[in-house]
Amino acid sequence: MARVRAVDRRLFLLIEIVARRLSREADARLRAEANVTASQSAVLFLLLRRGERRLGSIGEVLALGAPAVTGLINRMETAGLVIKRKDSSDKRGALVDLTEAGRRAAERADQVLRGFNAELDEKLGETDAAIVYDALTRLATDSDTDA
Amino acid sequence: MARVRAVDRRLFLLIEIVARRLSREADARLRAEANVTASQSAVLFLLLRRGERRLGSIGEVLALGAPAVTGLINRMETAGLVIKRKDSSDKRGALVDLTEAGRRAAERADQVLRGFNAELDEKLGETDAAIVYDALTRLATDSDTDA
DNA sequence: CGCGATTCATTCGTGTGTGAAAGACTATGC
DNA sequence: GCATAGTCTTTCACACACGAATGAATCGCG
Repeated sequence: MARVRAVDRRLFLLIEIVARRLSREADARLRAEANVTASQSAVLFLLLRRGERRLGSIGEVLALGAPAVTGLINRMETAGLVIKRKDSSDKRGALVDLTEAGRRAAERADQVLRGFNAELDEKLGETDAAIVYDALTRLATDSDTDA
Repeated sequence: MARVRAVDRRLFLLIEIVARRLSREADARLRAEANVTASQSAVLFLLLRRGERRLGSIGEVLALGAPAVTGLINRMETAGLVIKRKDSSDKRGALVDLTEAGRRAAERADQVLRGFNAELDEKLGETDAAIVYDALTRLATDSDTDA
């Protein structure tokens, strides 16, 4: 049950619903197998592949506002996943980097999400997955650069 | 700036980012032009087209857990958008329906989101929009019935 | 140099979501 | 008929997001 055709042919509402469902599932798996949340895992991946970054840079990549990043990083620091230090070249800013525990968590989380995304790709089929990925990327970037 | 290619070729993370961006934009427009939030608008549409419903039914359609629905409806009741009454045929449940103000808000919100979704469709193009809509619908329903 | 504008992060108040547990009611099986 | 199991909503504690306002540091222009 819980057919979704539901609300309307309105893309925005559908994306919200899908995002909630996927988030719930991914979050549950990540908590169980890597002991991190879905939001935290996004930060972990970013730091793992691109190294130490400022808070603002994290928010830019993940489309998060400044207060959201502050809170997220604080919780992650409490959990021992990252360390935050003052940027000595610009004392307004702070730099965030992985701890060793954070690095290990990032690698576990990577495995979990790799599996999850493989399942999604399979459900969509290769062609559709590519189109969806492209289309969403367009939606994410457009509203940005049109200013 | 704020290129999104960023995080990874991980569909799940991309959907999260897009959902956040779209939500932020839609929410701002809905607040400004219809004086409701994005979450509230989803409930308004559901009630407008399908009439009085139980809390659980709302949660099922919108993929929300029971506590989320309780909170959402309570805030909407405080705002005068809906009324809640005991279901006399099953006193565990409660029924929610639009007030007159709620109906008017739903219609204004409908205009706003109609425009917003038209913009999205345009950005995607007709073909891709249809594929994306289909693919997301599949993602939303699958994880449901596989139990 | 110095003062105003800008930028980066934080705090505040609020809305929205979660899972777990409790409470109220209904349904079922003996 | 009555205990037990199931269903529906609420409450609780928490995570996560937002906009607006604040504080701290830097930039940039005169």
